[in-house]
Amino acid sequence: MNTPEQKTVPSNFIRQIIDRDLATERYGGRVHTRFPPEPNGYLHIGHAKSICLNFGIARDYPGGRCNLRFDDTNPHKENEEFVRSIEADVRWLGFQWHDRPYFASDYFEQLYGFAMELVDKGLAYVCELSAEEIRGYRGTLTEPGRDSPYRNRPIAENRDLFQRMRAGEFPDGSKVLRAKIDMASPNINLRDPTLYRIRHGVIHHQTGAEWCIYPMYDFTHPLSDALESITHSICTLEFEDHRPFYDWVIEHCSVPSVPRQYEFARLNLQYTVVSKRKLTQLVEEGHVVGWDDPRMPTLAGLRRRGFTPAAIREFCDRIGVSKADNSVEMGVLESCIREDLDRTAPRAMAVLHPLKVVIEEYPEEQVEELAVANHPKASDLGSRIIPFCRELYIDRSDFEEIPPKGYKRLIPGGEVRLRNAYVITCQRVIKNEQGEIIELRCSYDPATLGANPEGRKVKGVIHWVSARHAINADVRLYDRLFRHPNPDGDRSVNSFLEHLNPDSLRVLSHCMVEPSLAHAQPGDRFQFEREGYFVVDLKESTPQRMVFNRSVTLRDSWGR
RNA sequence: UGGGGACUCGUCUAAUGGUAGGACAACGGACUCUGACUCCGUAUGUAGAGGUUCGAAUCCUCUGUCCCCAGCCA
Repeated sequence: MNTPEQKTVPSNFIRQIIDRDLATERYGGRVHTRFPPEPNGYLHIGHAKSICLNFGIARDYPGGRCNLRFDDTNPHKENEEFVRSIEADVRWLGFQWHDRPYFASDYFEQLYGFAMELVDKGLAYVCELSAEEIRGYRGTLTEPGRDSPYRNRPIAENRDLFQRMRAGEFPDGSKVLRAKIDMASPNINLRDPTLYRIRHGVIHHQTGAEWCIYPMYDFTHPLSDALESITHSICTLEFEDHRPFYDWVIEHCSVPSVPRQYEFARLNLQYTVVSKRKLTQLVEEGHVVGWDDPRMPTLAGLRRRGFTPAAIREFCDRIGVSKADNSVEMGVLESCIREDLDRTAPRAMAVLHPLKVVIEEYPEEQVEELAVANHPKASDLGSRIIPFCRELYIDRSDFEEIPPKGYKRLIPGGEVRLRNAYVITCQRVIKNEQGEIIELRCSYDPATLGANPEGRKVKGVIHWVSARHAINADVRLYDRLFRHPNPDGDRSVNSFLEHLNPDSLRVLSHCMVEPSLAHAQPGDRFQFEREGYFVVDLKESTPQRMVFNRSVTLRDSWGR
């Protein structure tokens, strides 16, 4: 087994900023990040990039910390199931958060206090414009907005109204609290952004029915960061425009620390979508069978697909972190899981499209028990017994009556090595009335078990199972979920759903796997030799009916 | 046509005024009882035009292209 030498995590522009801050003692040597998911869906591979960045920094810097903080300010879309799945996925990925899970909702009382502070400073006001009116007053990208008629209310009146908003005196949508900044700002986020809205009758998963007003993200986030003494608040590029408001909040509220926001480019992965909204749509409309469908780029889906946490971490290291829009090829992810599983997965033989082979002169009653290594390089993975007898199955694609040029497998009258067993020669092809090949009659060379035949080279090696001993199992072959490299970026089409790949799942139910697999447990990973890496399905495999999911094919330089 | 960002091999990403490097992909070869793994080798890039400099991916000017922003979502 090749020992993985100490890998250094590649640096990036954010780590360089931290290095500088450390050198200048900006935060007294502290490095404290946070990962702030909204619990309104499952984590996906894009979140993994953020997790590896934030938790990775905490892991690599002396005294570094990273909080897991749920950004739970919109109870309408959030729930406890999502909270639990997010915690489980972060742990599964191999990271530990500092202290305990945090919730923005823990700070609702303090947030209310900060809002009142802004009111008292004349920097926030209660606005009674409707949502549509606010939009109208906001202006456009190229025209300045106009002041709300409620903008210059006396402070005492704002105080009173905001208190009564909290007390539940006003219906949803009737009033909001807004920051008083600049309706003519070229940055739309500074045109008196909303701080609080009224939401009656929703049960918040953490705070229950305690509140009927909820703070907005832009107000909540900088304050939560400050309250947790976060030093580097790392988010994605679309929040770059919000940073002036982030800094405004920090400047005008009496916060205990001064965090800074930095932005990096979110991950785009080809042939899939990495947007919670679209993933939610795939689940809710039934285009996949749940958040953990093995075709989904969610961590739960990748886990069921057989991906390892190490492979996903390696992927995040390889793609790096920058501010440039990117579109990462699937090949990078595939390479990571192949590299990990090649090293760690025991080998087994499984025939996906069985074709019967009878070794004619092999004794009818004889069964040989062949001892076979579980891994060609990692001897610590041990060995197993494989039964060999007169009737076998090989894969249909490993026999061709009219072989293409360069074909190395079995052909009429030709020889091939049965992996870990004998060299056989195809003597006869048996067909049914439709002319389909249903069986091969072969001879074998008894001198070729563990030895090469004399005087000739057998180039082809194919896998097989004993027809008498093999287990019938389901195998699920997964392919890319979309046929277009950038399904949600194609404007020539009405919906990204039009690019869905109808062949993203193929279920094979006649597969024959070697008997040693009978005791494999859900989540166990194998390389089915010459086919790919497979995992026993976590949810639907039973001892009576085993289900294997293909994680990824083997690299194939021949192209079947 | 407001504001904020970004442009380096096919893709991702380094180089922070001093030899444009790595990874994935591709291609060629070696090895092989997995057409895998491994090993060796090859090709491919600084968006464009000017300028500063002994020297520019890097600094300056202009141009172009792409992304984001007008939620009481995050």
